[in-house]
Amino acid sequence: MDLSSTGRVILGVLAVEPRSGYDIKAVTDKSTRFFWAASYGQIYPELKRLAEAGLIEGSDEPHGGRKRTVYRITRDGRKALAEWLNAPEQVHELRDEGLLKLFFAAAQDNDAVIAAIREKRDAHAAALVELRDIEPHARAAERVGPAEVLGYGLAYNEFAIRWCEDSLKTLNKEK
Amino acid sequence: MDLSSTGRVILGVLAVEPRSGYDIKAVTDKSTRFFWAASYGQIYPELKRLAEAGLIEGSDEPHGGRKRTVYRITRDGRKALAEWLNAPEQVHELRDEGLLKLFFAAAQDNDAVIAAIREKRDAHAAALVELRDIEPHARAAERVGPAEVLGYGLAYNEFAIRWCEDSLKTLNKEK
DNA sequence: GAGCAGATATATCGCGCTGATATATCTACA
DNA sequence: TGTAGATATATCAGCGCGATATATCTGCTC
Repeated sequence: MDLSSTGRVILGVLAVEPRSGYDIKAVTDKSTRFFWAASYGQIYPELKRLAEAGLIEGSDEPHGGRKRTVYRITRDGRKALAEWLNAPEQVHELRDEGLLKLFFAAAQDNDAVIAAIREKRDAHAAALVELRDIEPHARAAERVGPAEVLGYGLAYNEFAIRWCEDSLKTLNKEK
Repeated sequence: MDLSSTGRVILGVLAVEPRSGYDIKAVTDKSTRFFWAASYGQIYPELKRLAEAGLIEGSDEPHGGRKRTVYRITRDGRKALAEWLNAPEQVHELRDEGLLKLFFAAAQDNDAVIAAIREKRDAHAAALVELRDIEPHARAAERVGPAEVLGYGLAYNEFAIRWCEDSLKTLNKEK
């Protein structure tokens, strides 16, 4: 069974505890969003696909008069999740508009380069604030994964800010 | 005029010199690919859209008997490019499967966490080798942007490798 | 108890993007 | 002469994203 990227996120979330589609979206928005986002448009169709493949099971658990389908992972689902975790390949994709601007800014003028780096620095600083906001939340989870990943996020943004500031210093000297 | 992400890459490339669609793909595969990829499936339709909007102009320049359309940027195109470069927003998206694995691995067992970090380290090491391969190529371009961006790529992967190794040390101690 | 904001829950749509594949011609070299 | 590989364009299925639509429920205020 080939898992789509959203499928992997869903299985990973459901491996901890059963959830509804809405719930999955809420959880990922507060956690994996920073390195792997999921949207409703993909979550609901994927839940149906995973259920059809037997990797998860849905059960109707209405809350009052509001209908609600809660999904839980099956034994096959855990197997598929473990298979993915043990597979060696890794996608690493960076979509960094700041770098793109920096790359092309030079064709314009030097000021554009400096502006691009300043913007990039500010964007990382904003990300840092966001991550620090969710820090208590991640530390509360006893599992080691989320805390490690948050630590990486903090370190990464701090690195990027430092790089931007060093770059700006160098560019100012050259002037 | 709203530029799509591929549109921006195309305009940025054409701002340096006129190129064919195939050519644009070849250039981006050796440069922006690391932080903003483009594929044929998007390049060719986008070239037509940009030409229709008057931001670029295509001219038939067959090479022997093989037909070929070379595009060059127009004055309006340069304006649109400058507008984007001066706009403050920045998309910053990270799709890091290594982090995703790390995040979920903890639900399995500690060995899976260590395996995930090791894999991540190796992936960054491989990226580093690739970047060092294109280093002479980037330094040759006199423009400052590409060299800066390459420098960032090198520093970023070095940072990530260091982080992975520090993490592994900590996890081993806890054992 | 009326009214309303906001949370819960699911569904859907257009558009863009990816990766792969198809087609064709040209060049270089054995 | 053959063929591998570069040049060049086009196309397609499937997936992903962001936004929006619909509906119900909860909690709060006046």
